[in-house]
Amino acid sequence: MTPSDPRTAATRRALLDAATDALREVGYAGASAREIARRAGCNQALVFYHFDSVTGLLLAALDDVSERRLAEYRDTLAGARTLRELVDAAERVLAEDVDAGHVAVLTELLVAAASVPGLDVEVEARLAPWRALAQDAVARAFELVPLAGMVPPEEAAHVVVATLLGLELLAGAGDGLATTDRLFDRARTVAALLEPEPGPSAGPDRATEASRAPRPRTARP
Amino acid sequence: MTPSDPRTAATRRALLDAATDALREVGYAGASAREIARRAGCNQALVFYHFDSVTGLLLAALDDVSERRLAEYRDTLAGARTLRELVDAAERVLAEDVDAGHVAVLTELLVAAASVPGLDVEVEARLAPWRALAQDAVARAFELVPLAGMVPPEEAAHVVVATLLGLELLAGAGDGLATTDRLFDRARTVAALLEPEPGPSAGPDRATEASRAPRPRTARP
DNA sequence: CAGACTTTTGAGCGACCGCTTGAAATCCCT
DNA sequence: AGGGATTTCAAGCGGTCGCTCAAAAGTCTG
Repeated sequence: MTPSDPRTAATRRALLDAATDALREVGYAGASAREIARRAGCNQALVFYHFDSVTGLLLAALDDVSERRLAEYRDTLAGARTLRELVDAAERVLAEDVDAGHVAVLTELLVAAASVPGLDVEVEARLAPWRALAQDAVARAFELVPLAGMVPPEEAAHVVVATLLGLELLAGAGDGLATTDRLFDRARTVAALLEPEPGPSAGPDRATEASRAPRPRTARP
Repeated sequence: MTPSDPRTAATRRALLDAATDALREVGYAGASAREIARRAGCNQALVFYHFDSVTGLLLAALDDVSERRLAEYRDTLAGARTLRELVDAAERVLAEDVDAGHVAVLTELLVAAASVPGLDVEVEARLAPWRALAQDAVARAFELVPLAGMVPPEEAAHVVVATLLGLELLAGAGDGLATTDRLFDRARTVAALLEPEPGPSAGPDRATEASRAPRPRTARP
């Protein structure tokens, strides 16, 4: 065979897809070279021939997923001209990735990076563009909010929360306990967007409160 | 030796502590019987003699941690009479557990439960009392908030966010992507507590806005 | 001290791991 | 068709895994 043989590329692709599926379905610990090769329908030695190591294959799968999705995310977010468009577009693209298992690959590697020596720096480097994208999405949301006076506050919160969820997913794994302050800051931001221009001393106004931000009714005897 | 020999109990305790440490320091994948026994300073066969299996030891370690802490959490939360007390007590106890690595044990098992067949139901059963405790804490916070008119809104948010963080930690691992709606609901709750009685149509009041909930200034050309 | 009982130990079994190797299979080029 | 480069494969190496087992070592009862 030759490097330009389409069957060679097909093998690499089969291994990448099998690695993605394995990572999603049986986790990092279960994604062994033999298991991935079995799913790809080829010999396990090909993992090492094409990707040097199992870790190399898994990181290549992460690269593959990233490259296929980053551009679409960027276009989708940049193209939004209203908050409604941003909400819809972000949720649509995110839903695609959840269905395709891309997010599972990411989280699986994030979890593994926390305990596999040396893997953390590799994963960190590959997360940088995602972090930048998420920051851009937040900035874009903040840019659109003042222009969207006709959008209900719930919509504004929805997009911000959805963005924060992605940001949290990408940034938070492994050090959840250190994020109290960060989460607090974000909660205030969400609140600011829910109530963009509240009264200064804010006297009671129970007539409208219930329909806007109902207080939970958790019973406690 | 005999069952009442204090040295037998010491062995069990050493194994439990070693399992906790290993789970925290080298993760689930690294917490093998040989590794735990090495840390405990005994033979690896004792893991199986005393706990039947490695998984059994790890779950026993979780039980051990839970039983040692649940009572203290319950007393601490139930004893709080003001929001300030609830904030301080919750943070103090949580900080203890973080230092002791109890939270790491929990999250490590939660992560493992997502990919180790059969482990999920075992972990789930052991999480039930923690979930109930977290729900109680939320209910207690909501109960105290209306009584705490003199407490700054930041304090109210702080306790709620800290509680939500714990709730998220206990409930969220493994299905992060399914929590958009839940997170949204909670963000609205936090917002409601930050701004308990906002103005209805809320005309602009830029004099006070900046000092209360500053809008992020993320640059975007 | 002898025997019953529990705890601890070291050796070992089969299975799977990441990875290597040498040879076979396949394709391109002349 | 034949030579050379590349891709694929079966087999195997050293290692760790969970777990078992027979025997040693300890403690208690007679």
